[in-house]
Amino acid sequence: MAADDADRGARPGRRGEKGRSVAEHLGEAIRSGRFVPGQRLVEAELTAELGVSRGPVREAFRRLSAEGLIELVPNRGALVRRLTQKEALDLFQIRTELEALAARLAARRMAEPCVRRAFEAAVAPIWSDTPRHSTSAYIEENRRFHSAVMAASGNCQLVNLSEQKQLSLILSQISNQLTSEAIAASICEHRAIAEAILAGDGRKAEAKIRRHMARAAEIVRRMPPQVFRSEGGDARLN
Amino acid sequence: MAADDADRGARPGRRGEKGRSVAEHLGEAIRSGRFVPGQRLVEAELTAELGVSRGPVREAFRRLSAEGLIELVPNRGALVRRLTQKEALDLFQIRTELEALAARLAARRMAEPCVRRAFEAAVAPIWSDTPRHSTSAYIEENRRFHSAVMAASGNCQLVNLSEQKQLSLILSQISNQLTSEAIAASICEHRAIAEAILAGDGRKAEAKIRRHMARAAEIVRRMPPQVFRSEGGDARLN
DNA sequence: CAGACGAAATTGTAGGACAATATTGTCATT
DNA sequence: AATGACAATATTGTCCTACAATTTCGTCTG
Repeated sequence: MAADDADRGARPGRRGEKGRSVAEHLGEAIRSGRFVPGQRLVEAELTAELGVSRGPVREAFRRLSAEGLIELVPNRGALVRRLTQKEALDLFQIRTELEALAARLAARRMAEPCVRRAFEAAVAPIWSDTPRHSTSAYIEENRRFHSAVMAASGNCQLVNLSEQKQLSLILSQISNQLTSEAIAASICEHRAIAEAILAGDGRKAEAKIRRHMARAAEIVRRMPPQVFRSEGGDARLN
Repeated sequence: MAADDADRGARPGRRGEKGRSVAEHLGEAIRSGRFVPGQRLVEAELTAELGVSRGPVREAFRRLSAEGLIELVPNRGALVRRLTQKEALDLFQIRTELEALAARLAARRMAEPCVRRAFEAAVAPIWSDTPRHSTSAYIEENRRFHSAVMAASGNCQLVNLSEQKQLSLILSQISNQLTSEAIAASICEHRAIAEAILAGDGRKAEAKIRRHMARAAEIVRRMPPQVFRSEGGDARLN
């Protein structure tokens, strides 16, 4: 194969990483919206586009399926996942508990200087007063903030789990609908949560993050139904 | 290949299921202890033993890796996962929150007759007075009980998640160490939880299941260190 | 005995092949 | 014209073979 074919999608990298790199490439394509929810991912197209063979593509599918970004249907292949409203709300419910746990644990660990320093550094961007223009920048900031809380909790499994379970998917699906007021409010809440954690007040941090999540869930609940996959319908395109 | 080779491990079944069936076969082998934690799973051996080619075996590896039953190391293949004590306790912490959420939600839904009937049917075995002889029978009963609570919660994502995240692995790793008193106590707790849920008392059900999980975690904490993978060591055999 | 070297084992990937299944388009019947 | 049966096509699931990269293991030399 020609060299420029190989480099187009999957970075050459070290051997043993092609499956991962293809997965990352596709994951970003999905999150960025280049592949719309419900769209079918055809193996042959991807092998041609990325310059890899079917093996790594299928491997990437499995990875993305584990992350919840795509859905694998036997004999029909991979579809970009599209959440129903109930699925999104159910995920929020789960997420709320995990975030509450993380905030509680994180607050308890602020006594340790190195943990504290790492947390302070990770959440530094939220104090910036410059208004967030693009929603995608906010999404990234939001992701980082929640990751920082998880990391500060000291529970490594929690970090794994939250990276795996697609809050990112929810957000990218609804991001178009976010108003700038909602974003500003969310940033305020982030600050309050961070303050409570830094103060070592686990109870307050947990309460604040629960309200933060509840507010976000409320936004999801109010969204027009066409944002979501219809409830009854199966995995078919629509 | 000979026909009896093909049928030995992976059921012939319908097409498009071989990866799944291999994964199930291996998963059961791991849970049952036929493959011990830390053991290396060699593709060539499995293709010979199961009568399938490397493709489905690798697919099965991906699946099991997503479930957390095995670990994939580049260029070294698949190892049966062996948890460190911290990993096990971290998972318990997460699990506790999810179970608490499930119990709370389940209790709230006991008003609906069909949910109630399904839950009653699913947990029926816990009322049996015949003593549980084998620990594996208890493990299965335990798994079913917790699945029933999750199912009754009405949060489908919770069901997915809990089936994916390997409490089963924790248990199979520590099952040898379980005393019959611990099992008896656990069964009692299950009954109390079920009663609280059936009574619609979410708060009580949550409190009881939290204590149940805390007690289980305490057992893990007291276990001798050689049950677990050593903390500092990497993924190598020991 | 330690470290360098080479052979064997094992994995990661490619590419081709084929049957099973799903999808689509065409045609005949009502 | 709508509807159903049927054929053609597209796509996936699986297998096979092959080969390079990497690790692992044994041997050899200093």
